Amino acid sequence: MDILENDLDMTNGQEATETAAELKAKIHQNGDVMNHIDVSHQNGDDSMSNHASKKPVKTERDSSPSKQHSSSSSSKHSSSHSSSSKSKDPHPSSSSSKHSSCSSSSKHKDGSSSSKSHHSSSSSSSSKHKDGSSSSSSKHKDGSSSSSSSKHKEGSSSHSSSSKHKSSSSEHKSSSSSSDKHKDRSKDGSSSDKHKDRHKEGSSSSSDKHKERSKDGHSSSSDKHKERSKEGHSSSNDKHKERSKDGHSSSSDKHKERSKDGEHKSKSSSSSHSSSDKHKDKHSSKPKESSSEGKHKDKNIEIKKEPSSPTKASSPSKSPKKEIKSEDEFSPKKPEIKEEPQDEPMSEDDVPLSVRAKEVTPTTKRAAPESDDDDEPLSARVEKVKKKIKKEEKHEKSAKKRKQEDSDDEKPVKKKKIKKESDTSSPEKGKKKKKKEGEEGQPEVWRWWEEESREDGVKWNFLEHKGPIFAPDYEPLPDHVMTQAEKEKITDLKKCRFNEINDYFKLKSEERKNRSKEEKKAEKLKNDEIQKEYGVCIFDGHQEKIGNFRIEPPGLFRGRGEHPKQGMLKKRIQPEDVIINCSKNSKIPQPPEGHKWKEVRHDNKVSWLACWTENIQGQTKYVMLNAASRLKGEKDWQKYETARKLHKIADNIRENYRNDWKSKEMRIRQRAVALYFIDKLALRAGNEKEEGETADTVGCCSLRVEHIKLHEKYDDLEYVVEFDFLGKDSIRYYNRVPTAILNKHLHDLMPGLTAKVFRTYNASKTLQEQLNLLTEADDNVNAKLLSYNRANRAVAILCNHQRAVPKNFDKQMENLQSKIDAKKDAIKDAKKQVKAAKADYKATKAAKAKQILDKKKKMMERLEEQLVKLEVQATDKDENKEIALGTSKLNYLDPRISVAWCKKWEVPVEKIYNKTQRDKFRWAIDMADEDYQF
DNA sequence: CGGTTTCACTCAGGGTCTGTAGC
DNA sequence: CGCTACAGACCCTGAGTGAAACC
Repeated sequence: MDILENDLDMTNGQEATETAAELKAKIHQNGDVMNHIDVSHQNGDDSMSNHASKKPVKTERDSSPSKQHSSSSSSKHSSSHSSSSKSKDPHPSSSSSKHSSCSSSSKHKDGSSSSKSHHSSSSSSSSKHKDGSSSSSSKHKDGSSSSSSSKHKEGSSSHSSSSKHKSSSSEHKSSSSSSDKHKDRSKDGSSSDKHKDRHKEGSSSSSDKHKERSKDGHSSSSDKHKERSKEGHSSSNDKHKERSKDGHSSSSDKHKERSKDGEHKSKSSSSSHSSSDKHKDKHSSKPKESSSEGKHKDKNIEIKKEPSSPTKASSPSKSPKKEIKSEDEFSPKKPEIKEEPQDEPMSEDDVPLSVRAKEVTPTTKRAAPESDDDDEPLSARVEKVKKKIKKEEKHEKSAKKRKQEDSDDEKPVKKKKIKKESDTSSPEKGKKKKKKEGEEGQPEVWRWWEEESREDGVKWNFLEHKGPIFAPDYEPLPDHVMTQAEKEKITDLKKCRFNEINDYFKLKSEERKNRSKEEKKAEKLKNDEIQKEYGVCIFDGHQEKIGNFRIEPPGLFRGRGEHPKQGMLKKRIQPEDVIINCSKNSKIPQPPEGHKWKEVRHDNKVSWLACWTENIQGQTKYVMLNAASRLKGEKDWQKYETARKLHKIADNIRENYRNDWKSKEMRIRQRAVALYFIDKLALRAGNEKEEGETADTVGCCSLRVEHIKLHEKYDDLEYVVEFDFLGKDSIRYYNRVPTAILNKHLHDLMPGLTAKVFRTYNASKTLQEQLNLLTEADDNVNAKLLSYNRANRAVAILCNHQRAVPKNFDKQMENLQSKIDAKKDAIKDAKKQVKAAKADYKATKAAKAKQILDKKKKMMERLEEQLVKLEVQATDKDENKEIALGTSKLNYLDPRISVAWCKKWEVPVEKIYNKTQRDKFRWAIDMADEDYQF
């Protein structure tokens, strides 16, 4: 239903306004450039990245580079760079656009352009022009998206969205965008194509070749792409397009897209560029930073901060503190890093897994015990069994392990590694173990990181759970809202008006909101019961939370971006569709009455508890454990260890890929460029996707020509490569390098190394560097936290984690500003009082007067402190307008860096991680001391 | 053996819920 | 003390990655 509602709205929403025309106009101005291609590479690569720096980050870096492009890319270009670096940004934005769609576009563009706002238009736009043709504008996607997007928000919709963007003012933008979207929609079908088209156009020709790009040779697919691409391009447009994509995805729009683009852009725009710039810049910058830099340096990159900085500037006011600084070079980074003693542990990995192996088997048995009482809730049973099991386990394990190890073969299982490492790092731990317990009254903490790992591939020895919960039954609409008779008359949904349904659900939502306290409490109790019963499982003798124990309810599939399957009905999942996975000797979950499971299996080589296949894309959905579980924690730990290992060979890899840019074999050159992008711009690998089945997004290895523009000159910068693609992130150029090959190459360089490790590595490294640069010993906790957030922000920009501008962002900022103004007035007033008191004291020299004077002074100081705090808050909020810190914090930043920082500077960990995060990173909180360096 | 498909996860960000500060 | 607005926590599920399985 909800969905329906949304959809409906969307439609309505569609109104898009803006027009392509506007966009075009803008574009023109810019004029594209792009073409240029060739060229020079000379420059450094880094440049690309840099720009980015949208915000704060300072980037720098640089490098040289050059060549590569050429090679790779098609030739064409050559150089480039990216200003893009940011490209990322841009893209994202695009995406974001979705929602808002409209606005977005403009925004996007801006954004995209990025960076610099100004330009924004320009160049890109120009490119886009093509689009013009493309008209794309229509953007298809967008359109759709827009709509969708609209939906969501809609209501206000459009505006709202726009508003968001708004700021930017982009009003036009917004409008435009929206309009575009709409249009697109219309097109719709094509929409996606549209995007593409646009691209193409722009670049088109050349692009075509590229196209081939793709994987293979390119060619083939390319066409498709091409088409899409063609059109568009105009840069700005493109961006839009991208967004558009998003757009289409209406939903997506909402989510991501919006966030990204739209908002950003919008904001930026509105806020001005600055903000936008920031984003962009940031992005860009980061990448660079990370990337190569070190070496590179070559380039120069002007990039650096670039324009973006301004943005920051804005913020600055308040905050003052530091901006994100970048150091340039990566590599250089320094020695500090090197230290990492810890790393070593990893090495151990190599060590014989054997050790690890052991444990495995034994467990199973334990399970048995549990089985006992079925009726009791799992949690209860767990308690009983746990203790017992634990004891047994330990003994058994250790014993077994030893034995096994010896025998084992050893594969170098990662896990093992991890553990070992850990051990290394903290040998003593063992002892403490139990003591601690959970912070908040939780049962006890299972200090799994102090235990030995299991055998290779074995995920658990005993697993018992109650199975998933199914979606509540469908509640038909009441007769007065849509009647059966009406249903029979329907021949074309497009001719229907769903206002009544929409109103009905709004009403229902309102009713729900207005429930009495008692009702809410009762419902909460009920949910707690369910959580207790179905939300946990017994995992090797310990109670672990399940991440998603509710089967996804039926509804209309939205997808993100311009998803071709948008609007399809996601069917209700029945027990007959669900496969249960648990221990043979556990209490097998019972299917709802009258039903049976599709299958019950006992595979301890996988971590899922249940799975089913969804009907939209035929994908398997899994029920898995919560992020705080051992299973997830071990994997997380391992991930960061792999990233730290990369640090040890990063310089080598960078040197190698730079050398490879000169290879006679195109394949090698392409691979080198792809790697460079992954390293410097933190692009995702970009695996192949089935066309027509999903939204048209790309990553490093699936970039198409249309996604890149080369500028000999771009806003005072020479040889700029402008990446403009949809995709979650953005950027990049070439596509010919199949991921598999790239990963194989990486694997040869370091076991466990894949394209995504670079993202983790550069993200964590950036955090470490930024924290080292920004943190000042004399700062108070609030100031230190601002520094932390800025460091985190630098990473988010690098990874292109954008979000839609919060709905009430402007209002909230206004409120904050009025508080600041009020505080300033109060200070003014206080100053007067101090002055008067001073005069009084001077005249009377009375003790009382002195007392009053001191009191007034104190009051003034307090007010000034409060003012600073408010200003810092405003700065932080503003800088974070379109940036999502959560994703990087949760997935890319080695928690030990943050924990060590907290310990070193005496900042409570609670200020950095909430309870859920502390649970997830308990292993890191326990093992990292203040000296830990990534 | 190489390309393709499938499986199993990790990553993501919007939406909703919840607690709480401020009025 | 009750109400409202806000911010943060948590939920949900789509999207992307990469290794293993399959052909």
